[in-house]
Amino acid sequence: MAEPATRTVERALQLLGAVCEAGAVSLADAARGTELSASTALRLLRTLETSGFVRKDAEGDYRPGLRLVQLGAQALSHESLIDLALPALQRLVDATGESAYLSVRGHQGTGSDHAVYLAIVEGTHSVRHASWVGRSVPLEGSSLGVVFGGATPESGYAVSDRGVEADVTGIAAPLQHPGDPGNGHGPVAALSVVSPSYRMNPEHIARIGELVAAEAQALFGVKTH
Amino acid sequence: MAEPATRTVERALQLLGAVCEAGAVSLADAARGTELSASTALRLLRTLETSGFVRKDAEGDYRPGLRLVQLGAQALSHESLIDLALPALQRLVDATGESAYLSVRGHQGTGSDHAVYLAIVEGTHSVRHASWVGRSVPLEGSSLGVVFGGATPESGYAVSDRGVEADVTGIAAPLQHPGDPGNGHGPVAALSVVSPSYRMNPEHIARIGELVAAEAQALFGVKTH
DNA sequence: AATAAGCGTTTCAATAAGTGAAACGCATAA
DNA sequence: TTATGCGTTTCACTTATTGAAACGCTTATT
Repeated sequence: MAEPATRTVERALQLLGAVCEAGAVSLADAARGTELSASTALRLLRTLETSGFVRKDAEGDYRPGLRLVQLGAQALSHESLIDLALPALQRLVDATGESAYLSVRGHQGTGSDHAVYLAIVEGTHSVRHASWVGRSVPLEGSSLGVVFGGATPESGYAVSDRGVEADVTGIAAPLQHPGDPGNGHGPVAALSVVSPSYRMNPEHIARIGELVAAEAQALFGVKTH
Repeated sequence: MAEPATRTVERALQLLGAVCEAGAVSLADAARGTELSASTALRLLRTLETSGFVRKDAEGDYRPGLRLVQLGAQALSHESLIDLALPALQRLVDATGESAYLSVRGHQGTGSDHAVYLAIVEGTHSVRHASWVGRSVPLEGSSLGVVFGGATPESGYAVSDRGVEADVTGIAAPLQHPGDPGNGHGPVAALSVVSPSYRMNPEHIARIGELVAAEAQALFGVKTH
């Protein structure tokens, strides 16, 4: 299985990514960020523009286009997993007051592994972990990393106390079909609760861990699609 | 200004759109839907796949990928317009009980003009107009069509009574910077309230119209970015 | 003022890269 | 058995992409 990829398209998608990450970017910056020559970047961005995937704002900078928003929103709504998971996230928040996340393992293309938040219910404490849908977070050293690595302890949940950031505790549980686990590449999604570490202690962690694991297991008595 | 567009990329984006609209689609269907040869479609879909824009599900069908969801969500969150508009939409719903929408003029690429819903607050009546974020609606004959056409009456709002669908009334007002209007290509966004026609009468329409126009004007005392 | 730096843009020859008809194996339908 | 349709691979043809260079232009720098 070689890499049958068309360079032109890859470059265009790379540009699209660059535009989205920056929010707004000039042609020159986009070209630099993707290591393309200015003329190539211009041509590709124009193609993306005529297709509505990017647009030029008043200052001439490139921004994410409507088509992208539309397709992304469509894709999200097709993902019934989110609908299924939201009530569970809400219950976790109700029970713990901490922010709860649904994430999937993201795009193992270039670079290290990441997870993407697909759904979020924010905690009720005024000091709480906050993030956003679509955010990409590194797996390394996080509880999600353990879960997506297929190394979830028998307890059913993984904990990362101050693993990624110095003051954050994450507790995650895998979402997978009961008979499915050894399918080669770990679970496809996970639930997690993330909170400021100072508020946690072993009992709290154990309690929340069991809640997360229970919700995760309950969720996959149901079919995804 | 000719059409400086790279065919390969255009085709790939077309394919991406086809996959998203279908939700899940086989290679052959995707190829037919875009009028590409099977081999070309396969090659491009693979490129989209390695970039995470589409993925293959268990049955081998192509589905929207995580990267797309991620970028779409990012794009949405960069659009501060949405954050600004949500409170206004909520107020409209509170005052009228009908569903309220923030939309932008979409992608004037191929075909007729459309608008895309960027944000929605659903009405409180049990019989109400319902739609979804990312939905693309035709402008023709709708109140949004009037507004985006730059033909908003002096009243500040446009009404379309049973224009698009036989039982739906839409009331829309343009979002634009005060001094900006004649910029050549009409407003970029609009607020609208949409409701079942049987519940409307001239007084209702006038009252809602004034509310929508007022919210729209209030919104653009503020800068977008 | 004069100069330099950086931007978006266009042009164009070189060739790298995408193309699609055809053929294959494998399913499932007739 | 035969036929249809799928996903896939191969390959010769050449089309379509590429990037250096050059151009106006605006904005810093001297």
